[in-house]
Amino acid sequence: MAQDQSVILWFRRDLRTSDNLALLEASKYHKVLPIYIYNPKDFFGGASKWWLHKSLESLDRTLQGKLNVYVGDEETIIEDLIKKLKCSKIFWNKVYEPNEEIKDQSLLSLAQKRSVECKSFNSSLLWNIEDLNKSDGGYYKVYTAFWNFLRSKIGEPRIDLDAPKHVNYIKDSAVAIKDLKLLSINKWYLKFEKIWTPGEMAANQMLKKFLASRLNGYDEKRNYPDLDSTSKLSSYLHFGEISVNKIWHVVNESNAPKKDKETFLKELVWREFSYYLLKHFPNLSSNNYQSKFDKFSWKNNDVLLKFWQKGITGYPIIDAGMRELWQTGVMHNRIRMIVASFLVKNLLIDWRLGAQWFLDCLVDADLASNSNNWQWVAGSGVDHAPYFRIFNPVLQGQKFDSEGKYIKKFVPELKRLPTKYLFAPWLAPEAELFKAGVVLGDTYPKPIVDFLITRNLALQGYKKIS
DNA sequence: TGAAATGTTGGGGCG
DNA sequence: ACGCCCCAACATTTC
Repeated sequence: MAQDQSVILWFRRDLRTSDNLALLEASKYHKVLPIYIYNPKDFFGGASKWWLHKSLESLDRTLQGKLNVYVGDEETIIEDLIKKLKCSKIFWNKVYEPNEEIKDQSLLSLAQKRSVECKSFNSSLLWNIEDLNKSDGGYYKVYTAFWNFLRSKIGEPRIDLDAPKHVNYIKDSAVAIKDLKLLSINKWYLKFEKIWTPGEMAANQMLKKFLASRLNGYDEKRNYPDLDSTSKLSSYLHFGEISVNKIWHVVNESNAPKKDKETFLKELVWREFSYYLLKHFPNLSSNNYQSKFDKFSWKNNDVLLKFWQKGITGYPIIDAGMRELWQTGVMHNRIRMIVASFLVKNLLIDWRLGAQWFLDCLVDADLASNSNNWQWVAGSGVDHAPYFRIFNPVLQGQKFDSEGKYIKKFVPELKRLPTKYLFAPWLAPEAELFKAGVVLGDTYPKPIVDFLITRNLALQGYKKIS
């Protein structure tokens, strides 16, 4: 059974031991060299780097300190390892992103040159997205059709597997995790440490908590940002600290109401759909899917962009969202839609600038989901929101944060303002503002743009390109 | 996974 | 009692 040879297990976006197909394959061999390679040429946002740092530390503990970490170019490092340790096989789980697939290709040709066997697996998506074509050979461009196809024609996702019991990990002279310099010097990340615990064990605990207390009523409650009703699994999923197949099956088998389960499973499939679209349109992060949007004349304005990024737009629900992002590394899903709509359709700023900011600030920054969702909001995407769907930040606040709890949490300078005026402070009577200690333009900004005017500008702009 | 503009209806105030 | 007007409240259409 076990053969006396070293195999390389290349950890990538699969920082876990359970349901890790590459690890299961590697565990059939006598000596396993587990490696992680940090390539500074890859784009990583500041928040993601912090998460990755913590996640690698966690994985290293799980592997009893045997995780080998390197910095640099993957092909060079692996070639050196093959020579140095006489490895005969390399196993990894695929990362379904264009840049990462290029690495696979170069590794495959290196392996051929060196007569090393390579095996790669899918441990990050529910299905093999290569196989999900329409009967006419094309690919699905409408989410609902994709979902219906999966539910009617494709079976349940594969059952998740346990971690192998005994693996003989070996240690090479690699660098220390802190030498990857993933943590920013200004310690911006410190605030995350009180909120998040990256790693496989924490991921499983989060899933348990979600099942125990948040899945019930998920369908309705997930819309309200002050309710703590979302799964909070996105970062764990991004880094592969938990298996999406495992999440699927435990949710499916739980005794929560069917509606709640289905709504959540649909969210997992949105993630799947994003990867699927990225596969078919590798420029999803940089190019408009609808090329007519190439002609849209964005009014990219650095000052307005800064106000948006800092959460000082004068629209409380927007500012609360942007500050939540900065302080916690995540933003409630509904608020993401509202702030994105505002950037694109009221500030008339290119969605790519918003997407970039999100990638930098989100601990769950994910190229596929982020790009797909931004294009969805902008209207340039595949199964996109209609261009005329423009969120009114005042109405959205009243509807989904009716008591103003979310706004007051992240925009504390407004916390004494009566709820009635909280969503549009510029309409509050002077006396009320005074009582609440709010001085518009001083303690809290006046709106940086007029919603109705900019809404109409956006509509005109969209009309021009359609 | 909107919102605003426009259209329609029906009850109540009022001459 | 009747018609007229006003305007919520709701429905439809338009962006």
